[in-house]
Amino acid sequence: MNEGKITNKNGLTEEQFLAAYNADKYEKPSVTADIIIFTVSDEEKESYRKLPQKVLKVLLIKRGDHPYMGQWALPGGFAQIDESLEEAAARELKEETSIDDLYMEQLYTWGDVARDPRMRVISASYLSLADSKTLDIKANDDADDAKWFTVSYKLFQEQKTVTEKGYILTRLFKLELQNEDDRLSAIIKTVKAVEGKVSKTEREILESKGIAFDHAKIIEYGIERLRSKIEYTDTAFNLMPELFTLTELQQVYEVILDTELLKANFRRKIADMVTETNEYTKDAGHRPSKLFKFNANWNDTK
Amino acid sequence: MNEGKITNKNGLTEEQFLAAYNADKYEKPSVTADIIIFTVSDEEKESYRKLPQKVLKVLLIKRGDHPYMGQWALPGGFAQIDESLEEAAARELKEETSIDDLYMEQLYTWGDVARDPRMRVISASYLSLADSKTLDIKANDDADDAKWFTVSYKLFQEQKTVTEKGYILTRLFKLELQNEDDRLSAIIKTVKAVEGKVSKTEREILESKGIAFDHAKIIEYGIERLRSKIEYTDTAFNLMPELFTLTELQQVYEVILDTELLKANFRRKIADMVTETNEYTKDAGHRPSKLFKFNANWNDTK
DNA sequence: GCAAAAGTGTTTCTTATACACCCATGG
DNA sequence: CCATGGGTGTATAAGAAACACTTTTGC
Repeated sequence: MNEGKITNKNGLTEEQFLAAYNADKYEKPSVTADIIIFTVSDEEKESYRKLPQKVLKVLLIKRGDHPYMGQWALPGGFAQIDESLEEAAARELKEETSIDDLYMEQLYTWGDVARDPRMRVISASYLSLADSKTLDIKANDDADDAKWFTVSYKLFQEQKTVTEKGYILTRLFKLELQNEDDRLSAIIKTVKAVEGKVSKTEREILESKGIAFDHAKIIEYGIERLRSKIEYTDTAFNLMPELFTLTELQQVYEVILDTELLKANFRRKIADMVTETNEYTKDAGHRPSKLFKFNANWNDTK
Repeated sequence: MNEGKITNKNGLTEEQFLAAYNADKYEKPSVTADIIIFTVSDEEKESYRKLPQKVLKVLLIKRGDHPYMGQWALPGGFAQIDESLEEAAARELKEETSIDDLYMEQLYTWGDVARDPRMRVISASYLSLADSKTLDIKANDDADDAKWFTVSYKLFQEQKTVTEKGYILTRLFKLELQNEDDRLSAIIKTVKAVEGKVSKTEREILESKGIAFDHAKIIEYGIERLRSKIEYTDTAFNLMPELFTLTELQQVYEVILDTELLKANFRRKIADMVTETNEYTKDAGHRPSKLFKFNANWNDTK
């Protein structure tokens, strides 16, 4: 019957094997896709002259049911059996922001056993970036309970212990998320243990006020990823509108990296990632500035 | 009864909610942890004078059952319900190499729908590195059907199409995996589509000879990760034994990056990542060279 | 002696960093 | 006129890249 076909030790061909396969031999975990979406938007102007300050914001959803009822969580949900993880993430994102075509990259997959009190849940997290102007247009007015929170993320303690074959570096970060009504916070500990050649970094939530599950850790990881990518890639432009001034671009870099940059040097650094247009800002209370757009071909020469 | 406790819209407290929770409302995917383990080892010497050539190797397992029976796959397996993804990966790795304490980092989670003909399988992949001397000692002699394959990975076609708002960059890579008995190969296409600010990269297997599932894609991704990390971190030392010569270290960089490096410049670049010892090689057929070890504190000054 | 590799020095070019200066606008 | 930001130049330091040369061993 099975002439000419490869059979396994039970004498089954691939078709026969697949037809008989029992996919439920083992207990399976649930899988979710969670999305961190960041944007940078303007605070109120202090005077007619000053430029508005930029702040980094993250979108969170208020939980309407147990567990962590009333607390805030990253948008996300269970991956359906017939959609890829990317599709699940994009679907959840669209449900919350009603935007289709956002930048999105896989961040990390969180696989600890006790992440969720309901059951074993593995969460694939995605990092997404949007510019605030596009978000304004497609305002998610249905806004079940989705809100943007201003992000503050600071290192406040660092400790290094030297061991025989390496060292242990412990850092404490304070994450604060804030909007008009709520103020959430968390303390995250990262431990980098170097022993010989092998180094391991672990993250732990020491305190989490108002942030559901282990999402404080995911947000922390997302900020770190954003910081490192902005330095050597063009991701920052996903946070910019079509047209922008170089100072606006610089402010975005500054708010993400949490440092001040020198104007002249910054402009040289990003020079070939942008193209100038013939348009200018107006009514700014000071000299108008030229508007630029992203130059997708900037790394051609490199 | 439920005084003082938060209840949801059905009047349930968290305890009651969790007790009643049905974790099997939706069909769940299976989750595996797969590991790419790389090592760099010596080829035969050509003459008593010449140094042995270094080659990059990856560990694969011959599949003993359907699907892809007889083909080669990355070591890995289903994540148990009571172990984290890291634990699952480490367990699988130990089963194959009998080494405990290897460098391991999460690589990427593959979530496409049709990755496995048996059922929906999501695979969290991990990248691991080992030095060949340690591997030699703890030889995995039980060797069910685990074998090391020499890796060759080359770009052989590149095509750029400029569009209105960006470009499409298509690249074809040839991956070849080889040992004494088998010669596997795959062609992988990566498409980077830049449109406005948003860029997307997709990977596709055009041809896969002898490599099971989508594992050719995972290996390709692992090589890319290894290449980029070796340039700006100290991961390379995970491929080195305790003591090594600077030329050996340079060979490891060269085989991974697939380029030749200038000796003097290379030595300046890695100078503060290594510490010299008082030991030397001998009987080399040429001038003996000083042995170095990894300096875990190299980034202190930065 | 000589092949092969070990090991170091010099020159040049490119980037990064810090700082100083002038320009244009709206109230 | 002046606060505020727009925009550019210059000088110095640090780093990357290319090349040249000397030293040491085993056979």
